Amino acid sequence: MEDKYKPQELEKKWQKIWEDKGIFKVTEDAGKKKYYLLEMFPYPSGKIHIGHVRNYTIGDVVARYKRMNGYNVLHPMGWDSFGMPAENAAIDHGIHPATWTNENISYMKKQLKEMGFSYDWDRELSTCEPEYYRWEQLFFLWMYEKGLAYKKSSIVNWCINCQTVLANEQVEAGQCWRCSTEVEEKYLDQWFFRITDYVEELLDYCDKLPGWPERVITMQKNWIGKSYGCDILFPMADGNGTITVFTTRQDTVFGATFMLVAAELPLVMDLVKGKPIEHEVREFVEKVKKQDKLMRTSEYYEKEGMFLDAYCLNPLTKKKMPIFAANFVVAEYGTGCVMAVPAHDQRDFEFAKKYNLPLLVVIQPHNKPLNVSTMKEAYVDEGMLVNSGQFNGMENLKALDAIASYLESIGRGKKAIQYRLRDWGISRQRYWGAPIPILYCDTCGTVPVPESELPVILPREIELTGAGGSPLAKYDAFLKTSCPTCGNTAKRETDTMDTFVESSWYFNRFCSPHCGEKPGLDKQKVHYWMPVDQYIGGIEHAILHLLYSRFFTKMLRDYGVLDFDEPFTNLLTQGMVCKETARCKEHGYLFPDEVKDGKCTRCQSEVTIGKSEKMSKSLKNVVDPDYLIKNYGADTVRMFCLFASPPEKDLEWSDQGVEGSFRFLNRAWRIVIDCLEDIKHVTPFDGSRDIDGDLKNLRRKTHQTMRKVTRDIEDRFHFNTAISAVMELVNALYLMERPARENTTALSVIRETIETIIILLAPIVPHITEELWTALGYESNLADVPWPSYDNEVAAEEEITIVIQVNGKVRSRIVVSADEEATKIKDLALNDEKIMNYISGKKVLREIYVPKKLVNIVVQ
RNA sequence: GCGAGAGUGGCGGAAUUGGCAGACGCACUGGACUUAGGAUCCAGCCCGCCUUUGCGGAUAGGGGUUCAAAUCCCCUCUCUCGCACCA
Repeated sequence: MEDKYKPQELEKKWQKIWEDKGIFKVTEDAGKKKYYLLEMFPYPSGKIHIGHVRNYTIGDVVARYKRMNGYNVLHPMGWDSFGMPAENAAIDHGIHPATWTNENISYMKKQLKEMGFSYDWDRELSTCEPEYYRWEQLFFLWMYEKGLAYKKSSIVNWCINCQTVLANEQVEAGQCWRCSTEVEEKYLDQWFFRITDYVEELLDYCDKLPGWPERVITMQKNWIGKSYGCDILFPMADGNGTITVFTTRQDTVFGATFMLVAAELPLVMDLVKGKPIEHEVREFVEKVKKQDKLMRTSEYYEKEGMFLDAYCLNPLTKKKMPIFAANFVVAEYGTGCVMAVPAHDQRDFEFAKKYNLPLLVVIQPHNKPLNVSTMKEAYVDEGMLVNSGQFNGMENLKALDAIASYLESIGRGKKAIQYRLRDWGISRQRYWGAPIPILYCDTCGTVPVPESELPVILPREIELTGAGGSPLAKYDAFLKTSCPTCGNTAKRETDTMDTFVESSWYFNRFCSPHCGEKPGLDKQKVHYWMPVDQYIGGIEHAILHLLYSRFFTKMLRDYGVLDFDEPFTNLLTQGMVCKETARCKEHGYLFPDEVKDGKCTRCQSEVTIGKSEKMSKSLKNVVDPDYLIKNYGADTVRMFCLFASPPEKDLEWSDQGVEGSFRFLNRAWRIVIDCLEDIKHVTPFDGSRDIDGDLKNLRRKTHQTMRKVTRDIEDRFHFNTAISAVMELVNALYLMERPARENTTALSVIRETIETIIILLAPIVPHITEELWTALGYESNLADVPWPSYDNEVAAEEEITIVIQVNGKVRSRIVVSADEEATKIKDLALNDEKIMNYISGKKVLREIYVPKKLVNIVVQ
């Protein structure tokens, strides 16, 4: 047994033992309770970053904790390996995406192994492999057959110079990130998944996920955005057709004085066709399309519009309403047309003022009557209807239903429900993604690839330039094929699928990762393991990934593949890892190792330390896990990640904090080594003999620590307070006087404390604890040692401190026996020397006693 | 902008249900040990006043509810995440 703690040596040793013994491999075991713990799998971007380390450490602690509690734990890891960065690396450095990706995977796998995570590596999967995506292509075919996958025209960011589609993150200030050309919008025919078919169930089940954080549920509900309202038909003034709008404010329909149409809607150009203003309107539309969508719908953005030389009629007032194209109307929501009620909607108000359009008040507030000529802003609150025909005098909220019914009765509208959620666009005009299994035949049209021909394999031999549209479209060996129906020549679909598709079902695949039978998921195995008992990942995935996964689960359930409704029973969303930034005048942001003694190592100029921000490559405020493992060992890194803050909050990185964690492990190591000779031959105290004084106190503290750590992990994953509690116990042990060698009772109490410290720390720092465990003479894997159960009686305090307040201010404290009666405590409080000074000569109005906590005496 | 969160000493954080604000750690200060200390052990450590006992203030800022508020309510400010082609 080494006297000095040498993490690098012992961590390697234990990692090898775990791997050789295969102790983290699992199979279905009907006799054991299962626990499926899953962390969001990473995109193999090159190296593991601290955010991953934090995420996977949290998961590993829970996995190991559950295992020690007797569960059959599934804890897999894999790679979300399709995606844009691989394609960018290929364009920038000439490396094939597959090569780049696989090299990253092998490096990151090595890093994860060095962290000592308890993964069953036999279940590793990589989504860019045909064995994985072939099943996704099968699901696509099923969905196509049922109309859940369909094609429609939609807008993409288009760089005219690169002749390629740009992701939102490739657009910087309205320009292409590669060539700085102004980005345009372009319509393309694209594939969609009909997630809106499941919108009601997705919404309903939000309330059936008690294990999810409330804020994630709220965000999902808001994203779905169900609103109750009314579709209203506005006939064109010239009698040619109608414009339909969706509104939740049909109570204001009498106040609608003009009509707004989203500028990019085809209706706009239809209305002005052949009119003198056609050219001008076209220019306006092109301009709006170039405006940033987020910006132009914001409250403060200049509202712009253009009269289309057309009118429709208000269905209730019969008044003529001029029709405008506008930049602030969202084309994708509702019908893309909005009835403008300038008196009661701020955006419409601003628009009306700018273009001199009439206002009509239809809701009067109860306190102050509105006057159109003096209104400075729209009145958006409640009130009584006026200027609204037979509805005058009604409260506006009560009129909602009445007006909807009336519109329905005269055939001018009907009650409607609108969702904000749109169908999921999955087409990507990129190479590094799963091919969509569709063919286009001149005679037969759109033809699905027959199941027997799956997978449609992504070809390797391809040149990537970043320009000229989809690389697959230029590669004839892939593109040209024959139609399975008629045998004529056909072209393959060259769009690939959004990478969110892979991550929407990978958790099922982990249950039977090598299953080669249709549909790639072994029903019995999936039934045993799914749903995921605890899912852990970054808060940044609160909406899209989680919503898509929920949708995919329900969809696969309806095809009979799955037998549950929701994939993730419990969800933990962890916060970001942040660190202060450093920059110098000459070189901009600096990596931590480019700063020495407050100076830039390259130019010796003064370094400015900025505020703490999310770690990112661009800000260079990153720390290298390799460096940390090499210098401190994985256990220290794990410990710091857990100790620095609770998982759901952002973590502030601190190099000194890492030192502190390292020091604690050394301290724990030393106390065990120091006691080792003495306690080697005693058994842990079992309570069969009487103890008192310091020994009794130590044992109480030991059991209190078991209770605290168990609750902190079990109830709320607060590892930081769990670690604090163990630190306190270690401190208490240091302060104990070392008993004589023959005092076996005392030594056995100390042994109980030391074993407790080791076991409680085992899920957190698995290597050092395994080493110490064997030093105590044990042989079995610490990973399978049962979690300790505490004795509440031993943990119970004998005496408690009662705080005495006068008028809410603490004035004294008394120590009483834990079971002292309330009346006696109140009596002691009133007769306390210090308290009497405060209350003498005053009238005692009330006495409040909070059991076992405090007495508050209210005096006048 | 919209939606969702967060804000506590010099720093990270604790206070689980409205009940002693500051556990634990870092940094700092002092002491012990030592050839040495950037090791270790022990102690001090929110701010102000009184050299003690003590008194007052303090949980982003302002207001409110309550015997009692870091915690609940309202307003303001700052920061973080998401906003549909980053994953």
